[in-house]
Amino acid sequence: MRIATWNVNSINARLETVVRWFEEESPDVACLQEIKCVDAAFPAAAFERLGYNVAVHGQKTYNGVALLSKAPLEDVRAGLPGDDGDDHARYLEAVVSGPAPIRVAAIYLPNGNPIGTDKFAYKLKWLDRLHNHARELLALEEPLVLAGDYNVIPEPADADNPAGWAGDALFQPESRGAFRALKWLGLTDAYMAADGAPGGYTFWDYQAGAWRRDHGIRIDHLLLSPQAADRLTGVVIHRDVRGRDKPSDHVPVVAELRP
DNA sequence: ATGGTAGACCTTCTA
Repeated sequence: MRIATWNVNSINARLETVVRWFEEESPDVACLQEIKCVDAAFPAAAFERLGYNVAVHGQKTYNGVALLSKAPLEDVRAGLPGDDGDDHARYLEAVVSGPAPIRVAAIYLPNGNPIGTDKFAYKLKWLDRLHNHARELLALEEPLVLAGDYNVIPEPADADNPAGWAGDALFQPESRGAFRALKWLGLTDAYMAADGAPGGYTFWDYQAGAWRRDHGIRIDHLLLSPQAADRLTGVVIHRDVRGRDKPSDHVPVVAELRP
């Protein structure tokens, strides 16, 4: 079973690009972020045609996440618990049904820039809420995949130019520490477990020729419970997608799990 | 060099 995560930066602006990739790769499950539309504006039919079941947690203009799965989705839950006043659409969780059911969440973690503002405080609060929720999910002792745009650069090796990110919310000690704490709960970073090679970037800014110069960062992650990590056979970052026409600034990351 | 690009949108915010 292959599970993908991809921040598409507007599903409607990107539909042709995204559908083409789905036709080529045909992942079993996909977590999409930054769909940038309300539920009703999500182009569900384009994916249903390809055999996918669709769950959407959308929002006007900003954020928005979706889950696509060839197998039916059960126990769909929208929104990260822990703050009833949070109206951003950044979390969608469901169980992919089948002989070996697997719980999957699509995550779009707050960017948090600039540091020293309420935006950065919101990011850290969100990380803390994710920590609490992940702890509860891990207690179920089930196969679990928390996949998405974490907006966290875990280590210096995950950036082309770490010094250039020193003042950025994605590389603050608090952000990195919260990401480590999440892993210490018992979650495995699929890319590091399967490969770990430096330079496995997943995002290149649109500006200043970042792609051309390979000024990338690794911020799109799949975190696996022990029951999912036991089944991990590999991770592929679809880097070439960044060089196509009308690209997202992020590329798909795909984890393969044994049936 | 205080820039650069992209998307949704009421002319600015978010990334």
